[in-house]
Amino acid sequence: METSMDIIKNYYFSGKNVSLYEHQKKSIDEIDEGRSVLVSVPTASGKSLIAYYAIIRAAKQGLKSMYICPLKALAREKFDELRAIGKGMFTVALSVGDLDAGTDIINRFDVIVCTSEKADSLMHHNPDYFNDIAVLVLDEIHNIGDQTRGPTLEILCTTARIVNPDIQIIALSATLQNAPQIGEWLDATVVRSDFRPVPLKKFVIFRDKLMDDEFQQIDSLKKDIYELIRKILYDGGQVLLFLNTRKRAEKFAMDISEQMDERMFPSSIDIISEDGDRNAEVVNRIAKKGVAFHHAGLNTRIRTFVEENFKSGRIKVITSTPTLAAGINLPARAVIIRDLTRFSDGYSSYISNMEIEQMLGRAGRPKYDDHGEAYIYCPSQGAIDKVKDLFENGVEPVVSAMGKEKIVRFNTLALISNHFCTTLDSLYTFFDSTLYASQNGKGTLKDYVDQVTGYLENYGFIETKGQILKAEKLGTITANLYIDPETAKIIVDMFEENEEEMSVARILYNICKTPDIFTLFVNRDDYESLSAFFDEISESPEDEDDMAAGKTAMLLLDWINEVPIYEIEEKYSVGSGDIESRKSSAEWIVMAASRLAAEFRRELSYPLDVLSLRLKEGVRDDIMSLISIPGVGRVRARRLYENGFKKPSDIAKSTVQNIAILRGFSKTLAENIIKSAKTMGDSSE
DNA sequence: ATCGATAGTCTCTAGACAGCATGTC
DNA sequence: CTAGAGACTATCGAT
Repeated sequence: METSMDIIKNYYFSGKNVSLYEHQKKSIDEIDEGRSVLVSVPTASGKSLIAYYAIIRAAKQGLKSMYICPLKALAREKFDELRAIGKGMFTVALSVGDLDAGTDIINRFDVIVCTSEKADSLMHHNPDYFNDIAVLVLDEIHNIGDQTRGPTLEILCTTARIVNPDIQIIALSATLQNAPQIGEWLDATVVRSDFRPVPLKKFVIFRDKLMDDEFQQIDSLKKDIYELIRKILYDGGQVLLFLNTRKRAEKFAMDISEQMDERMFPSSIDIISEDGDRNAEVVNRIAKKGVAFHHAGLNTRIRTFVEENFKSGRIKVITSTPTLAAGINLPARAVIIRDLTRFSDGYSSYISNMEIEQMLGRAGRPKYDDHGEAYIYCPSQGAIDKVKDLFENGVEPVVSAMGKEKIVRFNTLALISNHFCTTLDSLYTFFDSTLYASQNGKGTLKDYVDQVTGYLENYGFIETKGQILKAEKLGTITANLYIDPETAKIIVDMFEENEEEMSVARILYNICKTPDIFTLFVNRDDYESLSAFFDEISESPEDEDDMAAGKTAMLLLDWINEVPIYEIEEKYSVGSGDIESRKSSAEWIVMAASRLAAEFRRELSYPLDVLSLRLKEGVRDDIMSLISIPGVGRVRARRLYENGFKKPSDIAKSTVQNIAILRGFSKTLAENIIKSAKTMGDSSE
């Protein structure tokens, strides 16, 4: 019979009897003993293999696994790999927010790959699902210390182990300073190693000097890092250059592309369609010279384009904001860290050693490079001190970020709503099992629990009957929608307003004031149009947050009024990626508002549904029925409408010729559209 | 009066997770 | 708190 190990070897090594690394062997031994493991090793040293082994082992016994990733893109990557490995042996499902997976997914598949929020959301409905899961993989578990999203992972681990004490946890991490502490909390055997399959050489650049990792000068760099980049490229390597702002990423990419010798690179790179997208235009231009930039202002399509062409070697240099540091696996021969500081919350500070390590971990392509090179640029003595600290002390300990009222509030409501905790005491006990309590002592979250239960009761999320805490309707809906209680409160407060006061603009403004919407940065140039907007909705902004919410609402309003993307980009100085992310979160919150309205202000539920759909598609409501035809987006729908095709039935009755003469419609497209239109009614959904 | 060099001052700043589906015209 | 680049403006002197 084929063993789990055979399967792994077949997949990774084409069946060859290659020996595993020590940390892999040790982890697999522990897994075979049924133990949980915490694997703390550098990037790209074969962590996934360990998790896959545990999953295959479980599958062979007919047991289910869940694989949790911090990012959707990573989940997709793991999903593809697991599906390939599991072919004919076990079924794999991908479950992330924008995919319609259904809550019974755990019953239907052997392996679920998901994000931590998705797993958490499932838990908001029913935490008992962990009883059906034998192996729980927590990828990149060092993220448990992340200020905003770490606690999700922490709650997940805590709940999973209470529900199912036998669950086997496979926690994979970058190098952890306090691995024993985290391991003890997880009751997992710690496997540590500093081994890197591709060795890493570290360098420091300071005042035209290139120094080794002991700060001894080994060369000089008269032309700054351009000279360095050229050298690496002529040597056949690729470069990832990390910067701290988008503007700088773009500027460096352009400057580098101007210095590139076109003869060095084949011009075989495919072009992406531009559609007036400013970023796409620039990327097309410089990608021909083997250079590109990467940041969250790029939409998914352009980002993928850059990533894929870098992987295939057609793009030689990417200048990037932190998007690529923790994202998909995209190694390069050389990594250059140009900026060690980052601005946030009103001041600038050095980024953590952990984050620097993440970027350094991108250096060296397994199987292609015999070593990786990392260059850290220091503009000041302060930066040198920072690097010295990194080299001497390594990464900071991972510390729980649970100790914040907002986070305890969100999770407390979920715990009450899903009946996991029904009394104050059970809440105390639950929070005493968190990493936070294991690091700060039992009872340290008690005050927060008292505060937030008070809040939740005050605003009608929960009720207390004697000792028993029970979620009210508002609380259950809020927890199931996975929105912040504060968000629900803002929405429900909005329901108090009169109908005539409630314009779409006002609704969007309120939505953008919720903590679940990530607002835009307000510039000086925005003041004028912002004050006009606030006049229009008869509001006066009280602080910068209000201004930011106003600006974001304005963008969304333009989006649903069919303002072309390039105009929105220009007007708000954003990229199409920013529009993409804002509209999808607004769509989600407005949908949530509709669900709340169904309970608390029924007549608003339908208009909010419509608004949510408009946000999804970026259209006015007169073409909503056209938009549901495959191949018809906001632009084509408007053109059809202007030419007299106001409903799908108008199209169904028409001929290919009549539609194909419109701009943007080929003959094939017209045929398909007519075919689809015939199968659908005229309802807007 | 106009231009321009220079120094001083102001402005700006990364990322990315989640859900629902009766409902009106 | 642990920033630094680039745009903008004031100032003053040369022509």
